Amino acid sequence: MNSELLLREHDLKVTPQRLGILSLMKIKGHVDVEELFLTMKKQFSSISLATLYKNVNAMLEKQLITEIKAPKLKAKYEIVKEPHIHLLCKECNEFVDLDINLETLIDDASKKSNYQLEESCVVLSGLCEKCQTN
Amino acid sequence: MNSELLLREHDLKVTPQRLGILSLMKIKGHVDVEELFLTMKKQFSSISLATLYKNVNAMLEKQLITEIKAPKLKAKYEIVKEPHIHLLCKECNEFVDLDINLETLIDDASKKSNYQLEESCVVLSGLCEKCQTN
DNA sequence: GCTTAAAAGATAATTATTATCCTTTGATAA
DNA sequence: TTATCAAAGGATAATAATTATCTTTTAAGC
Repeated sequence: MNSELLLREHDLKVTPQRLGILSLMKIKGHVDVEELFLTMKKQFSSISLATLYKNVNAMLEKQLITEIKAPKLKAKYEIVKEPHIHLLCKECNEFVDLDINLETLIDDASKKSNYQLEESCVVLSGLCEKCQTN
Repeated sequence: MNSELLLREHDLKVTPQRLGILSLMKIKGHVDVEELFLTMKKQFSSISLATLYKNVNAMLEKQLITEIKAPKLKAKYEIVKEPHIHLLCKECNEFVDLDINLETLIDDASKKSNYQLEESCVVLSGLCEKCQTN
């Protein structure tokens, strides 16, 4: 979806910096704040780290993006989509999405626990195909 | 299992501080470093934060404990056990284990991705039973 | 074009974590 | 059981990550 619309729908003002952040997330999938900062600097030479933190937090609050945390990994951010699995390679740190449907698992967990579940953070880690042979 | 044995089996020296850490994890399930520090201080009044960080890191390396990270939550640590689900209540911050077997999910993910998976960090969050009615 | 609240930028402050250095202690073997 | 020594503990400095504060700039509605 159009980033401008995405922002408006989440009650966030449209600014060039925010458009840049979303555009980067669309291209790279997951980004951490440092990546954001380094990449954004090329386009907005005077951008401040504070701006990035503030925007990430605002977007989190409005549930436009979601945060993924996992052992040995900086917090990463991605645009909200269906619950899915994140795969992390411990060797090369490749970090990718795997679109296995988690509905069944979540429903199951919800029934067994009586929790009303809204959000998932599922990270499986190990070795990617390449790193297994090396 | 006996904490002393647990430490030895993981090539870690047995110290009173380490026994204290494990004992706390056995009682509380998950702990973060701050909790560790505050609780341990009662027993070891001169314990240093550095000791806790160093021990947590040593135990992580030896795979005696595992780290759970999730949005809006400090890193928590627990003694290694079978892959399972963590439930987090966004309202009261209750954080509990749910023993749903994740083998099938992990096998599935492994097949689809060709990753050799070793570790899981699965956190589902929402509202616990109590907080739904309030 | 104005107006205004919100966002951006600069930077200080805070918090979390790691590094360093010296002292103490657990494990081993004489 | 005690002597040895590498490893662990404790104190604290250093670093990294994040948040807070304040001033300037800008997006959005009239």
